[in-house]
Amino acid sequence: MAARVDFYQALRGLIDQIPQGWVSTPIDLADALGDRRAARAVSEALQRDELRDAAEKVVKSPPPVWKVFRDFSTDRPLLRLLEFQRVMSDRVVQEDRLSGAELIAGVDVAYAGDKAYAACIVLDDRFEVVDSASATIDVRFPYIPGYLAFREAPAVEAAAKRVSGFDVLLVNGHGVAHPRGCGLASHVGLDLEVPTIGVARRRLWGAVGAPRGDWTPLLHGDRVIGAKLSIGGRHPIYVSVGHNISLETSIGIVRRMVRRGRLPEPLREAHRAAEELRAKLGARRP
DNA sequence: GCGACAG
DNA sequence: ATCTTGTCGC
Repeated sequence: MAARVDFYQALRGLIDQIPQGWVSTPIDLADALGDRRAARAVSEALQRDELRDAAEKVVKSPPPVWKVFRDFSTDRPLLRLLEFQRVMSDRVVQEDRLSGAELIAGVDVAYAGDKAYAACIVLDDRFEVVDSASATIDVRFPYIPGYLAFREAPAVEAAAKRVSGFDVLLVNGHGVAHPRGCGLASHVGLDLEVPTIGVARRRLWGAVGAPRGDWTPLLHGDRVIGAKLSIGGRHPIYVSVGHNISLETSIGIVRRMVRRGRLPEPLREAHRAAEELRAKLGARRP
């Protein structure tokens, strides 16, 4: 069930189809990949050394007289990933299936070129670090809104698998508050079969509703898909169910774990550890 | 033309 | 996310 796409290789395969004397555009290439929203990622990918030569066949706004190639032969990989997320979302459990809430883990990733450095930190109910682990992974997929999991989940999962255990895993990103109901947090929860909570600093999906006491619902129609929380006067954060937990419990755990900053401690610790890892192992530029 | 789009 | 100096404010 591993859905994996080498974005740059797929892009190379499309550009190589452009006939001599013709060009294409980032938007047309993104459409051929399966999702127009990847247009920006396509443009950025053309700056890479491996696609430097192919870049000349791609033009943002071709003069009207130029021949623009659109008849690509493609299996639309991004559309496949999108459909994969829809299938996965049906398996997400938004009810409490926790063994406890004492050990709260947080995982985050730092990047240096195509290298992803992930760190997972486990804190106990006294905020003491009881375990930690890390992983370094090669990444061949750019950031595309809605497809973060296909870039970040491998690193996140590798690090999370290396700690001895936890009751709940906090993930930097959304859970079900996602266009297909399966953001990074849900994706990871399903893959590892562990309770996860999505915590993000910015909104991706859903409308901010009317405040309900100390929290504000994130709505998709009538459905509450997440919560916007402003804890202790801090800038708001967005919390949503990842997997095997309820939104109420998720909100309670996040509130309890927020101490010194905007994000809950496990995520702050993981963020710091990931950057430290990159500085130690990476320290080089792309 | 303007707005929207996790990390 | 990453690239980056100094600067404004609690």
